[in-house]
Parts: sequence; C-alpha cells; structure tokens
Amino acid sequence: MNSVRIHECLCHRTRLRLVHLLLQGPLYVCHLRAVIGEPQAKVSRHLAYLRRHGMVQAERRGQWMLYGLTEKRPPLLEANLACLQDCAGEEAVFRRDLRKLAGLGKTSGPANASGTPPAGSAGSRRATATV
Amino acid sequence: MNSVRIHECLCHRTRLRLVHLLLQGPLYVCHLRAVIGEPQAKVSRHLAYLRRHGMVQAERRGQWMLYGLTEKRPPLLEANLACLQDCAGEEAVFRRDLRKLAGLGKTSGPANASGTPPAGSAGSRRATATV
DNA sequence: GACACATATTCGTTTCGACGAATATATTTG
DNA sequence: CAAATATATTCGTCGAAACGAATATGTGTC
Repeated sequence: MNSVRIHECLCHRTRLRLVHLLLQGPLYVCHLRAVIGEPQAKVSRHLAYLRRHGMVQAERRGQWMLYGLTEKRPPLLEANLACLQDCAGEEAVFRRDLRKLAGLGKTSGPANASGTPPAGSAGSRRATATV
Repeated sequence: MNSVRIHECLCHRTRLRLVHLLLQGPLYVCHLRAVIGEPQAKVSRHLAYLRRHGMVQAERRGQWMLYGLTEKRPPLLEANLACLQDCAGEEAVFRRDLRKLAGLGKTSGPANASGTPPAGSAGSRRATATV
C-alpha cells in the first residue's frame, strides 16, 4: 500500500464517495448502493477494485456483504484517510451522501419482512472505527 | 479543483514525485529532470498534465521553464499537499529525490558558462513572479 | 541568419479503466 | 428443489492515459 496505490483508489468519483462513506464505519452493499444511487454493477465493480487494492475488506453476513476499510492501515493510509475526512465537508457530494446515509435505517431497507440487514452501520461491531 | 482532480494528479508515480519536489519550492525543468531521471518527453508531458489540471503553474525564465505549485490553493488542495508532505518520509523514492535535489546546485547544471539557471530552487523568489 | 540548447507537442501504438447489459453465484425461504 | 434476493463477474466496447520516437518551438550566442 504505497502512495500511488492510495491515490489510484481515490481518483474516481464513485470510489471516493464509497471510501468516504466507509469512514463512518462498515456498511452493507445495499446501503452503499442506496446512498450512491448508481447501478448495482458499477458499485460492485468499484468495491472490487478497492478490495483488490487493499483499501477495503469484505465479509459475508448471510445474504449480505459487509464492507469496511481495511483493518491493517499503515500510517500512510491513515494520514490520507484523515485528510479525506477533514476535507469532506468542503464538497457538496459528501455532505449529501452523509445526509442520505443518516436518513437510512428507517426509510430504506430492501424488501423487508425478515429481510433487512442488521442496522445502519452493521450493528455493534467496532463502532465508528478508529478514525 | 475538487478532490477527484487532486487525486488524479497524484495517482501516477512520476507526477507524484514531481509534485513532491515542487513542495520544496519552484524548480526548473532541467532540475526536475535531473532528479527524476526519466526521458525528457515524459517529464514534460506530466508537467503539462499537472498544469492542465491546475496543480502547477509555469513561467518562462529566459531559456528555462520554472514550475511551481499553483499559487491559488483552495483549502482542499492545501490539505492534500500537507498530507503528501507529511507522508513523504515514509517512502524511499521521496527521500532519494530530496537527496538528489540537495546534491544539485554544485554538481549538476547543464552546459554552464553563462548557461546555468539561477540556483537550486530559483534563487530567492517567492514573489519575483508576475504570474 | 546559423547553431545549440531547453522544452513542448505530435504521432502512432498499446494498455487500462469505465461502462451497460447480461449472466453467474451464493443465500434464504417455502 | 424452486423462487427470490443480494452481490459478483463476464463480455464487448469505448475513451483516455502512457509511452517512445520524432519533430516543432522558443531563446540565447556568435
């Protein structure tokens, strides 16, 4: 995970939004998708890209996939994520995304019944991350 | 100059090295080239890319071109540059580049006579520019 | 003007990422 | 097992970036 790699992950709008959302903690794909609002294949492909590049890790939870930032973050990555976190307020997309994310939990949810993933940000689980 | 743009500038090894060097202050292309050690056309093209993307600005100084980071840096850019500055020590390339840059001034210099650009990092400067 | 130097640009090619559409895989439920 | 849901992957195409090689442009010197 070197600097070039990190910037490669962040040099695309969709990926940048995904990483920014994951700064809030691990999230299910369906939630990411709901916030990002892009076609399923697109979101999935970018998540795959981020995983290949070691930026995120994934874990299956029953029917759903839970994505979170890599747990092994060298100082380099940590610094860049902190920078993103700092800067996010400056751009409208990020603010919008956070609002949408907050407004989830209640309104969203796929065909529910028993069919809704645990909660907003993956139930308990290492809470709001270390960042 | 939004986040994506910034990361696009930094997602290539050569460009990242160039920007990192320019954090030290404005530099002549011949010096950048000497440090980077890549073919002339390659360095020139990446500088052009950075200029198109608003990351650097250029100014002719007689026979030479002086490149420096944009003087208009929104907070977003400033933050990312600070991050790069912080992180640079972590990677060998950057340390090497800085050492090479320091070792210039004396040893380097194109065919001299009257033919050497002002000094290591463009003389005193920091305001000499009209740009 | 002729030459030398510094730098930029063009050309043709190659590689790579992005995309929509379609399809495949895994999981849960009945 | 069949159907439904969530997500991943493949396919074909397209555009953009990267590159080396060659060439063009601008500047100083004689």
